[in-house]
Amino acid sequence: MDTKFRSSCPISSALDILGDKWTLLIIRDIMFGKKSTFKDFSSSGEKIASGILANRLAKLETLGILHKGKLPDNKKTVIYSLTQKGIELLPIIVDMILWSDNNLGDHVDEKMRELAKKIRLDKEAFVNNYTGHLESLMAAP
Amino acid sequence: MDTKFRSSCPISSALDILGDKWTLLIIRDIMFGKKSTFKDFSSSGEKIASGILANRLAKLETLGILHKGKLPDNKKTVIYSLTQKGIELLPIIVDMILWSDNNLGDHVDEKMRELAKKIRLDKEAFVNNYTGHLESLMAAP
DNA sequence: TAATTTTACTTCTAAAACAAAAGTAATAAT
DNA sequence: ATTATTACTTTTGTTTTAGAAGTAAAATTA
Repeated sequence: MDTKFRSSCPISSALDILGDKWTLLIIRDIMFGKKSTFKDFSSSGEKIASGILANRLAKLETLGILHKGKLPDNKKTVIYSLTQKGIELLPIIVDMILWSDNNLGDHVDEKMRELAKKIRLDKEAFVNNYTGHLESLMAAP
Repeated sequence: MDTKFRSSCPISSALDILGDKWTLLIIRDIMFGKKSTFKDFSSSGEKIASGILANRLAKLETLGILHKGKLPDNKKTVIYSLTQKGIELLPIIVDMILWSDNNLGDHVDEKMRELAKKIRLDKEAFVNNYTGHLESLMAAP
């Protein structure tokens, strides 16, 4: 279950963790979709298979990108939230939104194109503000 | 061979193209490694298999991210270069470098950590300058 | 309180993707 | 003319993924 690094290149190492079709979608769902449970992630538009979802959640927790918690009054529902390490993935995701908006334009959802437009006004400010927002949602230590 | 999109989400769509362990390494090699031929990419540290390399190069060309060209005096060697669409992947790669430097620190190559430090001084300026550099290397239309 | 539903998974099997090695055809160098 | 190089393709075995079905504990409903 642990991640092996192919080299000491930071890009290669990031891809050893993030380089598949699902990992960053889970992060997206937490960041932008207000999702936090297994069921939430299962019901996303791209239809991730439950086995893959379980595998990715476990990996992300092991890596310290997600935190696995519970609510005080519920013993069943598992709440996944972003750690600082996870929140710091925001710039990568933002840049993917911008790249797709620029280069796959006509096929991208209109609401998301609006977001891209807003981000472009001041990317640094958006990332800083939204990072603050995500930090305010972090699980208490 | 053509890429199918799972949804109209820009993040999901970016991952439909970039979401594997190899695609962005080819882009990295062109951007930062002065590589341009099949042999160049084959000899990268992460040891990509030739079949996968051929598959990814074809996909990236089909998508208009890479341009496949030749040198005037050589009929054999194929030169791959970035298109504008490819150059625009730079911010994503830069953010991966920064994320890995911050979060996988001790395991990342020291030279690359120096680069990360430099980028952090002024990320926007670095991206703008380096984009200009990459554009100056583009294949003539 | 008993029955039903929900949640977070696990297991199973078939299909697809990947890795490693070997092979090929055209071109270039010797 | 021979050998080496380049850019692949092909083959075979392994790993990963997709989709469906199943399970145990907890929560809700009747």
